[in-house]
Amino acid sequence: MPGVGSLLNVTHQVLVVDDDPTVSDVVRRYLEQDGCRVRLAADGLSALAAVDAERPDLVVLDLMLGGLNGLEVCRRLRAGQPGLPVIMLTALGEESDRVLGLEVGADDYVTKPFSPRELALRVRSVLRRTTPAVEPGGGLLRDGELVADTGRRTAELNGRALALTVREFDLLEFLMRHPARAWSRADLLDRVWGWQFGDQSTVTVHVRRLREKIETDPGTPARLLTVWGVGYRYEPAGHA
Amino acid sequence: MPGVGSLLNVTHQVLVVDDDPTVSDVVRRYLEQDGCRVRLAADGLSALAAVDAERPDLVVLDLMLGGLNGLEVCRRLRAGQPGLPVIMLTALGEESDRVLGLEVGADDYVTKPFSPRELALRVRSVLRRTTPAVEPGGGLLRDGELVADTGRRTAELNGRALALTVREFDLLEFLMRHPARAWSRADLLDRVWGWQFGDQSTVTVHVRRLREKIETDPGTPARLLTVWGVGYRYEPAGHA
DNA sequence: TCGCGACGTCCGCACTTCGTAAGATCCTGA
DNA sequence: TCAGGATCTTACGAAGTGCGGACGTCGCGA
Repeated sequence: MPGVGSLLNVTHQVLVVDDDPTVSDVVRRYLEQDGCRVRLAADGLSALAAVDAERPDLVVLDLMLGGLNGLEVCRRLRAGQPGLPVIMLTALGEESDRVLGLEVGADDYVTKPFSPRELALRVRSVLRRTTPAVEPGGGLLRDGELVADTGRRTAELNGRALALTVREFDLLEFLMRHPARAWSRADLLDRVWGWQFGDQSTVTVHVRRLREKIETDPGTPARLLTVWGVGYRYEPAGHA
Repeated sequence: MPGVGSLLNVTHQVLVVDDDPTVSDVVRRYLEQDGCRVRLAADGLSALAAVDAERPDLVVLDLMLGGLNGLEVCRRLRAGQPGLPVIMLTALGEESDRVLGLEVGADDYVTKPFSPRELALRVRSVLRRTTPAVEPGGGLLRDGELVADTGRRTAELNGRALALTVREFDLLEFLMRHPARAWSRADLLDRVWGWQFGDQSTVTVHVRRLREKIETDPGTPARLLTVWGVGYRYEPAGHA
């Protein structure tokens, strides 16, 4: 049981489309354990809406859907966002389904009944393949004397390397990518941890730990500020 | 299964011939993720023209084509450029098609429905088979006192030859080609071993064995670093 | 046939990291 | 000023993670 931590520097968002709550629930748990943020949709129309609103990195799509047919959904997805990877859940051994699925442009398929573990592996595999290895900006996030290298997963302050843990780095990366904006603990729990629910004090503690490392005086933070009653906000300290 | 690393710096060009845009689109994405440049053609005539104009390294050819028959296209390709590898997409289970395909000289065939992942793997393997190991830079990877010769597949440290096994060399080559970036074990398993899934401890062990040979003190590695909770990263130690 | 090296897997140990709980402290509005 | 809630701080146990050692298998050459 690998149970690997977040494998990529950014938490991916996956949309799971299935009208059976039992299935989608299990799938969600597995994917979340893998460090993905997960959204659910029960039918084709809400799936299309969710894709539009949430901009997921990947869609897991059940072929057998009430209302709009899974194939039709897939086709429209492709039309709307050509690059969006789709993994299709097909009924047991329906050869014709596979043909159709792949012709409509699914990236991979998993036949029911499937082990959620296998699905999770496929998702990771497709994501790994889809996510470009090199980022446009070279993966460097810079704020004055604080520099985070997302490719290397290292950070340094005043030229000295910081020993950040996985979570700390993920949190810092997210905040530096979305500066000057207040985020609630629930937001951070969702976007950084990939949890839709959970103990928010987790965020509090990690912010504390991160401050300990990136702030000169953790008591009076200069970058990672508290927004009272709301959450936190990253304020670049960098001079022009 | 030798490393994929060798494919990565030389960009191969692949021509995909299929009259279904949804199929060719997915295929293109996969191949591009693998570092290939991809051209598309929708029918036999434009395929022949494209081969002439673009000089691809490989052709993926759908047997069922509007206009000119796939077999005929293949035959003409062979006539025009005997060395050009062709992977043929054949319809489901049509035994006769396979026979014909191979008789016309296809290097490999994939039956529909295929997963794009599978096709990409075949393309890799065919390219690896057919592309001679000559590289522009002489195939020398240099990092200070550590030099790897990808052509003759040897490495030396401080002028002394290293006895690297196949896997060890593949791993080293991949890492030296993609330095200063954190790779998860799953990434390495995928890109060096060519496995989608599998026991990640395999990577751990090989990293250890490689360290034993390239690091002065394997206990505190200077080049092949552990990124805690993520994986590994190759950090060039080389002075100017 | 035997011996050997390469390779993948497994086990146990040491260490790190994480989430949660609990108490202290701070802020806000009445 | 006071009460109530939000935030901070610390500590701890559980789970995760990496590493070294060792073992079994496979393929190859002697």
